[in-house]
Amino acid sequence: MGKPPHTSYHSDPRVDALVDETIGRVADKWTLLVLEALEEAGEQRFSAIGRAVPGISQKMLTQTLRQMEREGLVTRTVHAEVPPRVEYRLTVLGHDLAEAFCGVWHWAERNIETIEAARAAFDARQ
Amino acid sequence: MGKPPHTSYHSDPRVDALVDETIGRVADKWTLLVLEALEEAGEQRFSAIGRAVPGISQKMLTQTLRQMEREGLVTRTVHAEVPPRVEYRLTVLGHDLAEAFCGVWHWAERNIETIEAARAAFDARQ
DNA sequence: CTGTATCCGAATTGATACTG
DNA sequence: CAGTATCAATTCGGATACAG
Repeated sequence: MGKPPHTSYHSDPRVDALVDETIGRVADKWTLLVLEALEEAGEQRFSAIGRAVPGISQKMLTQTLRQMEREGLVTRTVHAEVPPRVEYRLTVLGHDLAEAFCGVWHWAERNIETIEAARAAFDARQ
Repeated sequence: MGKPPHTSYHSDPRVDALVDETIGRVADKWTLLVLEALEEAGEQRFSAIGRAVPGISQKMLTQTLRQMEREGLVTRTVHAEVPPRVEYRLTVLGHDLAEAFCGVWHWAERNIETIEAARAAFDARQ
């Protein structure tokens, strides 16, 4: 395992492992949703992102944003005001990732009914 | 939240929720790796997939394949032989998803060094 | 070979309370 | 406002044993 066949111009297993690891860190639910929120609305502050991602807890939002910052997907800007204002913005890297994920979104949107039907059929069979 | 701006031809929040939920189920680590293994090598039996995804336990492989079958991503064919042979194959839906994820793989491959650098810089700063 | 069932520790997550 | 700290609950995942 390691890469789609049409993807690989190299075949260093260590690079494959890194790629898999990176995807593992980046492809979790909350990261995807935050990425989407930022892609959609541009630079935004902490609470606005929280509102844009219903269901996320404050803890998960903080944790996800820190992780994204660490991966280089977002920048974090603290404005020295009272009350504090912290703004998050996608980096070019983050924006590129959002675009890459677009394909997955399209897939989900296009196939939502097929998937629901498959699920219903499977459940009926069991 | 709900969709990238360039994606949405509708804006039914219930559809958005469904899409997000679907992505949540489909974007987990093992599903991605199994998807990749099947995309790369075509129809394969249980144990071959296990070998193609190093690190996965039998339990997780079974569980992941069941879930993928439920979502309509793979078909499961049992051959009435002794010993039993069970083959898994991507559906069109599954294949399309694999293609959609290709973009993410490309992104990770292209940017692996940028990401590593970002991480190192972040860690040095803390 | 391809599973299912069970146990158990580890890791995630949510809720709540508190702080600069 | 934008977090941090903590605890409880759930979930995840590996190991093992067993079955068709």
